[in-house]
Amino acid sequence: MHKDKEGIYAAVYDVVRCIPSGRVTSYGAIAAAIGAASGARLVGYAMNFSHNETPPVPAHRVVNSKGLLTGKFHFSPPELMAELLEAEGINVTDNKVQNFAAVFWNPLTELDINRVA
DNA sequence: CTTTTGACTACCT
DNA sequence: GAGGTAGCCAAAA
Repeated sequence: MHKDKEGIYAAVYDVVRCIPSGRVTSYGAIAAAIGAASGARLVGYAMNFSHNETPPVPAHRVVNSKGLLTGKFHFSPPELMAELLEAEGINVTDNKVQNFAAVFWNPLTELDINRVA
């Protein structure tokens, strides 16, 4: 279901869309979930195209490893990302996700990609 | 086929 | 503690 011939992009979109409401994840975590652990930048690059993808992916739920809204400037209104996150129930202050560890959603663990038999 | 870029991450200064 | 550089992979030009 992941890493289809479509490319890593489809895999990224798939994982991001699997992020439950009120949760956030890091690019590196997604990259690791799709098998491109070293390609965290690829995830971000894929997110750049996510605005035109269907169904649209909740890119606002994707932050960097520090919980910082690095890509907020790529949204139509940069503040939209924080607005959406707060709408999800996540506290965002100073472009940073508060209580990041609590709202962090690990695709490797929650989504159980490894499929441990 | 070579070069550039990109919403990252980690290490080093 | 903060800032800068290097490394990483993948896709578009």
